[in-house]
Amino acid sequence: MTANRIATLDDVARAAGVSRATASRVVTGQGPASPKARDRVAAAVAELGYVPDAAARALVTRGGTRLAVAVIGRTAAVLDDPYVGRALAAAATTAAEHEVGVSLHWLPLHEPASLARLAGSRGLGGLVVINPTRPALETVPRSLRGRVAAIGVGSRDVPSFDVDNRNGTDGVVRHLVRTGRSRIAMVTGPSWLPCGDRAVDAYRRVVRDSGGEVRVVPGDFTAARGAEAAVEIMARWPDTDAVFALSDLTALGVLDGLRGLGVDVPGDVAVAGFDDIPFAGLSRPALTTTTHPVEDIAAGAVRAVLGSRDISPVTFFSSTLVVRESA
Amino acid sequence: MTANRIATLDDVARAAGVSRATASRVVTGQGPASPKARDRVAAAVAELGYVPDAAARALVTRGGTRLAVAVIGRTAAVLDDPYVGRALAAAATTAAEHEVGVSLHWLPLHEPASLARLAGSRGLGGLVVINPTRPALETVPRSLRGRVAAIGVGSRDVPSFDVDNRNGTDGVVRHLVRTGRSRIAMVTGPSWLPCGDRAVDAYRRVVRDSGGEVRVVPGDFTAARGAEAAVEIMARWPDTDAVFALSDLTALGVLDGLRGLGVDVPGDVAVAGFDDIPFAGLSRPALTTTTHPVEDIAAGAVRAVLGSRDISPVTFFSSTLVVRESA
DNA sequence: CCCACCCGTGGAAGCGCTTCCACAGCAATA
DNA sequence: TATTGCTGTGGAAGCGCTTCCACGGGTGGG
Repeated sequence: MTANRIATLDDVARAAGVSRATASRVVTGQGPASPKARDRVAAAVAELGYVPDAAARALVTRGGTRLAVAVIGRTAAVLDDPYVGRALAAAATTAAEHEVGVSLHWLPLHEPASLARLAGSRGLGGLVVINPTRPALETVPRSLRGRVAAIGVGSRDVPSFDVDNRNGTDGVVRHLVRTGRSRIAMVTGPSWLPCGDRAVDAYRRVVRDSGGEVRVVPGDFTAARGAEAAVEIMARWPDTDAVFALSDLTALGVLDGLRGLGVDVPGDVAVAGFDDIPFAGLSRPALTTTTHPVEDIAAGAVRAVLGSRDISPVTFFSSTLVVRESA
Repeated sequence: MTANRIATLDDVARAAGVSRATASRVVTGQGPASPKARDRVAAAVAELGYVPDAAARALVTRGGTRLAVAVIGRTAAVLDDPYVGRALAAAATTAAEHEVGVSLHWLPLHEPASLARLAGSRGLGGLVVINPTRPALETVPRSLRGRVAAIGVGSRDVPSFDVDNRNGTDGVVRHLVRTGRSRIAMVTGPSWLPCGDRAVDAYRRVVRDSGGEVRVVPGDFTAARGAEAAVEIMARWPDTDAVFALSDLTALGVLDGLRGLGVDVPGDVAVAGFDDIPFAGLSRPALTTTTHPVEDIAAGAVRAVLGSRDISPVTFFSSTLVVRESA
């Protein structure tokens, strides 16, 4: 009981009357130890309230005990979306189940080399990037290759875990067609997020197959942009009878913009979103959308990074259509 | 270039032709170093892509290099609210500005001692608890006292950083009174979150002062509960002409419940929320609410924990009324 | 021209831990 | 009883880093 110092393994060993080596074996559960030694060390640990120092342990075991999670972007588009919070919760929880710590890094959108610094400590068992942009992904240091995964589709080099945009979009647009819409517009995601390309492809295909015209306007996943986009769309193609937005937030904005225009939803124009955020069911009309299994995606990414097997380039999670009032 | 090994300070020193001590001084910026040595070390660092090992550094500097952020609760009430995400973003960003790493811990609501384990590594510079419950806060180990802060009002023992619920509520309820409402009901937060008490107090005071009747029903910060609460309120006090919910999500639910009852908002009943979440402006009618400077709060908490001065028991951040359509 | 002084430097210790290795016991076999 | 084999143990090295301390070589003043 030397002062109020935090107990070290040496203290434990001394209190238990064994060597530090033995104490270490008991504490880690690795290596042989007699029942007697085991008991005495356990007692000493309990009495002293000993907790192993993670830094010291990491130093010698050379890591694997920590997982970095990086979120790219501090803009409203990222912050306003419940998506990131849910992903973080799932990632943290999954990592904890594997007894791995999580370090959080919230990086500005445009700052090359910001991910590079994460490789800093050798204690890093892996890296999971949420909202990955291609430039950001390119700064991931080579030393981490094989231990990196992206939540959302990123670059070719980094394995991605994402909702299947193509199938999801396909489902939504087909639903629109099926319910009699034939002049369907789409609001995409921001151009710096590569994840939208497949969605646009799917939209294009379905629209063309049904003999419709492709009407695409760029979005940025914000509600504000959705409202603008609605006005743009109706000005450019006044006969539009459905709008599909690749984000619920944007779809909600579209709803708002359409309302401002005096357009009836779903009477005149149907609106569909993507993600099924908690508010989707709360808007009037309630938003028709597609689920986004973020928790599963995040958990999958974490498990993949932590696992020992090679990670496949892309893992898609399927989403299901949620039909409410707006379409 | 010995194999693909990660460069250590020794490598840098050797490459720069100086001792490890000198290299360390240059890298950390502490202690004297000649311009020449500085240049050569910097060059070596750049060439080798050297990044200091956090574990090794923490081991010898005895911590302060890492901040733990813990979120309590994995329920929808926590996950659905953009609040937590914003707080995390701000906390991570602020910590990064101080060159401090952040470890994220997302703990189940009821698991005593879960916070205790965080004290594990001595490298811990502090702890910030988001969504603090009293029981959780009680498990914070003594070794961390003085380096802990709660985002949201928690226990008496842990300094709190929160929005000023009292003033905020006061402002909202006064607004309701001012606009002619006299039978005002309130939906509170969950009982396990102590932060709501001051709000209820404020509500009580204003209502009593204006000669009204206190009508309080319990909430849990979810939208679903808001819808239920609306029905409850209208059944119990049919002449209610305003409902104030301590959470926007709940207020949105109230809006929904009222709509189901055929009650006109704001014609028959005014509805006001709390927090000004992104979606608040998107509902119909748009929600009247009060801002919640989460970013400032989180940044304040992080700075306080990281700072050297004593933290005052409670720091309140003021919120401002946002009048939209619903009240 | 010599001494005191100071700046910059390298040697070495040590942070708390794991793990290799050698070795001491003891039981089982010859 | 002498040998083999095993299990459990302690000594010691070393992970990558910071920092104390002693020391060398420049500068300035006497």
